[in-house]
Amino acid sequence: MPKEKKVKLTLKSVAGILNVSNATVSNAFNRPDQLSEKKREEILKACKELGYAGPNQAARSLRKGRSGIVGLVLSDSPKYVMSDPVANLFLQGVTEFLEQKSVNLLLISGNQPSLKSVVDFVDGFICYGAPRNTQLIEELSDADKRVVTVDFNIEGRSSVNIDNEQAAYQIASSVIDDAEQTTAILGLRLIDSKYTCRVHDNELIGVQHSIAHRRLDGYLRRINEVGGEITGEHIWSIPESSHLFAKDAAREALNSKIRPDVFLCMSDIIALAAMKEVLQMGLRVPEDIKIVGFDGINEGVRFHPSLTTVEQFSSQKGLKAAELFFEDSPESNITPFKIEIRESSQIQ
Amino acid sequence: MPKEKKVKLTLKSVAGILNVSNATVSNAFNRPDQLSEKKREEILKACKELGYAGPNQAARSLRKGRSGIVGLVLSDSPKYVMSDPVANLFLQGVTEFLEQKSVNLLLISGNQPSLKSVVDFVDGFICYGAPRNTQLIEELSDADKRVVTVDFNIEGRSSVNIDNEQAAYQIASSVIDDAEQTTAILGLRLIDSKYTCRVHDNELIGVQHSIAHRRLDGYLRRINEVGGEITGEHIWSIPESSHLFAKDAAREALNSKIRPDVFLCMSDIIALAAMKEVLQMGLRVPEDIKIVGFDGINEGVRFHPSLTTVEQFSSQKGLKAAELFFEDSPESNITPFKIEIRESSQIQ
DNA sequence: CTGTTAGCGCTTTCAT
DNA sequence: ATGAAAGCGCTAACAG
Repeated sequence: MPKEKKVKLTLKSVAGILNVSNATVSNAFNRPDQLSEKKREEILKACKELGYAGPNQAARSLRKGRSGIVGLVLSDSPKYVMSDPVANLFLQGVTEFLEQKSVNLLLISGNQPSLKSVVDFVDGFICYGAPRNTQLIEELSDADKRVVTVDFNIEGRSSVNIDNEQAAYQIASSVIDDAEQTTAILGLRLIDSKYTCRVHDNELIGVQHSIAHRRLDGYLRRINEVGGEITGEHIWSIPESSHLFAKDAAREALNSKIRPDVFLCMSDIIALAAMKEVLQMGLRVPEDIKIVGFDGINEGVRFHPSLTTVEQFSSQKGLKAAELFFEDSPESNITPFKIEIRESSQIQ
Repeated sequence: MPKEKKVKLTLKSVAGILNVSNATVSNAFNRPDQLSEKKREEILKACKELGYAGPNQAARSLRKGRSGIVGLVLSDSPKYVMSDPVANLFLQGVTEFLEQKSVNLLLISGNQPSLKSVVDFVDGFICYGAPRNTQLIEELSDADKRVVTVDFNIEGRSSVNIDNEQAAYQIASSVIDDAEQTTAILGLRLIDSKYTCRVHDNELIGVQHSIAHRRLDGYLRRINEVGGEITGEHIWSIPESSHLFAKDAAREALNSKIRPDVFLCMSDIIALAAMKEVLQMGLRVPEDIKIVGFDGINEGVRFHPSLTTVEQFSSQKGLKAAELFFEDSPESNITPFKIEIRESSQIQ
């Protein structure tokens, strides 16, 4: 009867049974060079028979200070992030790289009150987007661990970004060439509101951490360049990239006394929501209104009319972030983007 | 200068500095009832000033045997699973529940060679779909941890399933009512092949663990019921739920001497891929060929013609799985499904 | 209510 | 090449 699990199997107990010291068993598993090939085989075989699968990883990690787990800090709740196609692609990139490194991923909500509950379990963090709870940024900044940020920066840490200002400038340039055009900007979390609203003269939030403001800068640069004008009345702040919130903004814009003829949208989700509103009102895209998005999600290609956008190769960003995680010294990486001109902005 | 981090901050060192025993510091953080309110406040305040954020969680977990982390074992690589809309919804459900419980999720690939590297870090496992590496099933079965399986079963463990046989029977019943109909079944991993191929007379795999075989049973029950016939020549095995593999099967089926007029598909992804092939060949759905899927993904609603399918409420399954994880005794849960009749099967 | 102490299971010098 | 022993940082039982 091999079902004789009286004593708990630990390195020590196993060593006792085999009549060797625990260091020897440990070495058999971790440092083949420290003992004879023969003895090692013997021990490993005996362990297998006993049903001892190897050193307890939690204890080992306590001792060595490394766990083989990396924490992925999300900008928001995992539920929300997973449902977002762009974030999803990013995650795919990260996991692809990590799986190949045999490293596991611990998901961490950006709403979590603190990283304390997880920090001791992980070898470091990859952080996708500035976490909603900004206290986490402090913790990340102070932590004595490896950190890679994506779509925002922390001084002295590795980061992965696209050039948001330049991308926004270029996509805006593809639809704006005339001071007389009326532009509406459907922005993402430009001000600290839980609801969709116009920016007016309100204070912009988190300017230092925010890709949204870099994109806004790019849009405005183009508008200024052609001698156009835009005020806070034509800039909306949408609290999250969702159809629901976006359509409110689009509707407000479309019902303005001076109807916009260009929509610059800070995500494809927003752009598609806006497009639906426009079409539903019986207006034509791009003849009446030109619409451009940001991100490059698949749905934008399939939609009719297809969506002009900034393709930002999210899964590449994920790959890169994971790669930087294993780099020895901090490095700021700028990943490429590509302007995709499609039907929503181009009159045939 | 508060930047005097000479000594490493641990429970012990902090206790030393504060001139109390380490048990007292530990109690201040973990068991408020064990010391006076006043002393507790004092200690907590002093810790904050010192920059000691609280007990090391890794050490604590080693000692207590609980970490506040649950492992999510995926059926396949995280990359693949994330890209699947059904799995994605499931993950959303799981994470929603866990976040509210302040528990973190560790992602574990179903291709991983063993759970050994993670088992000591987690309080247990939720397992979504039979992992591709079947050795993991053994480990899950033997592990001295809480386990919840989804879409498959392990004896003595909690599980969440829909009634696949019944769902398949019902959806088949909605399109099959005549012995003369020619049915093609586009199945998911029915045999152990890396490529799309007909089942012929080959041995079916993993019958005991597989939802695919339960669905097949349901389809066949209906076909028999109306006096119809089907052989392995009209049953395909597709290695994963992807457009790429699915279209091969659809094409083979459509080019058969006797062209099917019903496609029973084991996922919506497969069904949509098949539908595209059918339409591309100039055939009409549902007039020439009726197509039904399985899962209930959003794309199926938006597609034209919209897809008849089994809605299986994936995110509810995720919620339920997470809920069962915290239950004291094992429980087999059968979650509801709903047959959604849409355009792809119904002649107006 | 507070302090002492023995581990949780392991790795790693340092001797032998 | 192998063994003894000191801790990684913490918690819980026990004694005071």
